[in-house]
Amino acid sequence: MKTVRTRIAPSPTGEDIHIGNLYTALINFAVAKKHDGEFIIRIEDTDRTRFQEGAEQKILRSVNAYGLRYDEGPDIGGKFAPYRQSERLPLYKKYAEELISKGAAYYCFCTKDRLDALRNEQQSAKKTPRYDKYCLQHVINAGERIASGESYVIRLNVVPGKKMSFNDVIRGEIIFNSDEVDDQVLMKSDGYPTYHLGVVIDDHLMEISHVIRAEEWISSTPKHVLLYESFGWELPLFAHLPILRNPDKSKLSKRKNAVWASWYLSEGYLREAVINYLSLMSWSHPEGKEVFSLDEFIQLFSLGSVHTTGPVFDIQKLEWMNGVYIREVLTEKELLERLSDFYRDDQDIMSILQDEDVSRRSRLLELTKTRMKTLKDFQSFLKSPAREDRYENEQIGLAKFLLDTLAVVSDTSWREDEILRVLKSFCAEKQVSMKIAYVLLTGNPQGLPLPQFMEYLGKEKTLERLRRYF
RNA sequence: GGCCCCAUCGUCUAGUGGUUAGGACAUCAGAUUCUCAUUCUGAUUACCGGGAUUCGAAUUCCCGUGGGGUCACCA
Repeated sequence: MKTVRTRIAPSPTGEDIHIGNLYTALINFAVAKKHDGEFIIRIEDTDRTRFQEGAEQKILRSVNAYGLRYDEGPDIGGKFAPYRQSERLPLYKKYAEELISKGAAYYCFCTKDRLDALRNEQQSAKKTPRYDKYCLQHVINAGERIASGESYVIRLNVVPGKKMSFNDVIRGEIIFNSDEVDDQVLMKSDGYPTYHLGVVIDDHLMEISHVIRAEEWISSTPKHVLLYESFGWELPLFAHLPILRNPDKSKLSKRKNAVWASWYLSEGYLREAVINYLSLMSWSHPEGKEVFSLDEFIQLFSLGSVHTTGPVFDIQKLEWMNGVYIREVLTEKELLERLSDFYRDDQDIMSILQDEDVSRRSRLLELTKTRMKTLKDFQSFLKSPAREDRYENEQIGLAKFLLDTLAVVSDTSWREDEILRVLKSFCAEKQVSMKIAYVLLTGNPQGLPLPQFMEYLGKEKTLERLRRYF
């Protein structure tokens, strides 16, 4: 049986890999790994105008950070290197010329002005803009014109009136008519291929068995099928995944959502939680489980069980899932590792995480982990409240009283049960609710359970917090 | 607009001719409790519409409607 080889083909035109592409990457990864196959990254950097310096590195870093290890790629090489399209230019030229010699493509010298005029004309006539094959019918001296330095492109020669179809693993047969396919530019005047040419040649050369990509590519698949046929190449399996949506159902976009994969990590989401959440987009566990590992997903997943409706990316549910991972899935050791990694540049937090009193640190983790949605929340429980310019007299009075009451507690009896007793008597005496004590000590009516937290802080630091009122 | 894809709670979904239409997130209420969380219990909320097939349709078919995608020398 043929080796299963899947790939993602991101373009370095943004800040990072888009979360929708990370989803596509996850599915490609899962399909490859399920069949002991290979998962590949190929960088499609053929658009020089939108090229972003450094984007490729960020994309690769993110894919790695999410644990989707690729077997071949631009940074690690592989048997079909190079994996960057800009380094494969002679290949595309050669194949484009092959198409021309077969009559499946032709040179086009039309200017942008003529193309624009043509398009405007067609649009005002309410027709779909399409190239009119002018150069196919009128150019007879292409060789001379090219030799004289004239700018040209190579276009796909679509024979009209042909009924065709391809089979989509997820959606079944998709039928189309060649009349609907434009004579797409294959080679641009700058010598770079367009996506359509590059993707077909590279997928074939790199022996990609499954082309798994987002739904937005369905309408250009006919062009690709035509190319495979012209070359006489065997078609890969096509699978078009649903597009992740904004809450308003439009295609997930950076205007309406956080779309860069690394953003979630930097906000304190765990890679497992994001991957787990993503795997629930358009797929469901046969037993209805919501929380499961990537390995389990790989085992259970199949392309045939992917849904066809575009799911809304719901960050609220992702948050919940991240909380589940923090409090239930990760071991204490793992949680500590993640926190240490997340706060590696924060001296204060790091010293807390590196507490030599292991049981003390352990208790803190226990207290915080049911209250964290993201790793970023951790610090919020530990911050000392800032001193405010104006405290109300009543507040100062209460703080003074609480300070005096607590000061009486001896160092040895500074334990949560004793502290709780003191706090309760404070509340009873001053006729205030416990929330007041929380505000006095943490600046927040919500937070870690006070007696435990005060024990953790120690008497001195606790009293210090109260002294800021004076 | 042409072409293509899609349609179960607000959201993610289970469901493949006969179910009180199930679960999860969110929301609300209650229990636990030193606040807040966690945990537990409960509640609210859905088959887009119309035809057809059938003894019987969320489920099959058709037509609407709605949403989405795509129509570049961008991917």
